[in-house]
Amino acid sequence: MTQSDLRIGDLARHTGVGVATIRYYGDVGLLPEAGRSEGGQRHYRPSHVERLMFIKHCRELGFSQDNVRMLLTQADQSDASCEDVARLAKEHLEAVRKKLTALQALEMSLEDMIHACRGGRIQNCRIIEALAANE
Amino acid sequence: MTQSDLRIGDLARHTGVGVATIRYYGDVGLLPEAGRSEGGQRHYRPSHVERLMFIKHCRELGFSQDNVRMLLTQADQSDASCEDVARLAKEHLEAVRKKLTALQALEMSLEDMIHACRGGRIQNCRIIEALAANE
DNA sequence: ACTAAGTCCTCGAGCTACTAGAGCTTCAAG
DNA sequence: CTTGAAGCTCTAGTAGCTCGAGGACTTAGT
Repeated sequence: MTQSDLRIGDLARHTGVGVATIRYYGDVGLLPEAGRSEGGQRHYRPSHVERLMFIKHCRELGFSQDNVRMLLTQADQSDASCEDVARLAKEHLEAVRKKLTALQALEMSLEDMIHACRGGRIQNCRIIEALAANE
Repeated sequence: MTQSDLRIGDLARHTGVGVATIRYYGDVGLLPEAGRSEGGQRHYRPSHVERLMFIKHCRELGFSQDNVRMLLTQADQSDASCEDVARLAKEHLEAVRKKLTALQALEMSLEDMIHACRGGRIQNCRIIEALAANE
């Protein structure tokens, strides 16, 4: 309970991560458990801020919770090789690229469908036709 | 129970939609409930095949269940205007494009990170640094 | 010391769209 | 009549939070 300790709301404001989410990260073990006041309220140390920011960045980049867990473990082993980290990042990039490709195909299909529609009644609607098509 | 009726496994094979998923679509009201044999097994009419294919196409295009529901309702009103359908499709396309943009940004960030990494130890790893950065 | 506002606590449920499994019944072929 | 495939229901699990109920704590002001 030093002066620099933060209550959960303060931590939320400092990091931009929601209060409920912070508690959730504690529950699932991403963020180390905070100390507690006599009344049971959490108080966080500056190290928690760092760690939470790290987690936030990872999530913003789309890493799964499991991957974040691994990245955190790695980050703590300062003289381990960064091989694993690089591999994880590359695998994730690959996954992102796959999603991109899929989404682009999807975009085109939608464009085609919408383009074909000239308005009018459902019975002549090209969009509905396209969706109903047997192939 | 006409001859053309299908059991759930047949329907699954015909449409490429899993058995469990078909039952699920029945439960949530996307697919009308099937008739039952005396023993309680579902038997589907040809109209179910059509409907299920429609649903499948919608899902492949990324429409949410709620949107599929609306599209199905619309598809049944053959002389309604297809305005709503077109609007739904356009909104969905917009959403897809937003996701694409976000994913592309993400792809670039990951590329940058990975590119910056020259191997070595965690304490010098650019990837970890990037993830830990306070901004 | 008392009060009121604001913040925090736990626990449980809900979201999307399925998917998997246990334990049991029905169906169709031989 | 037996056997094996396929069907049935019901429950729970997935990812990653998010929300709400009902209550406890903290702190500033009086």
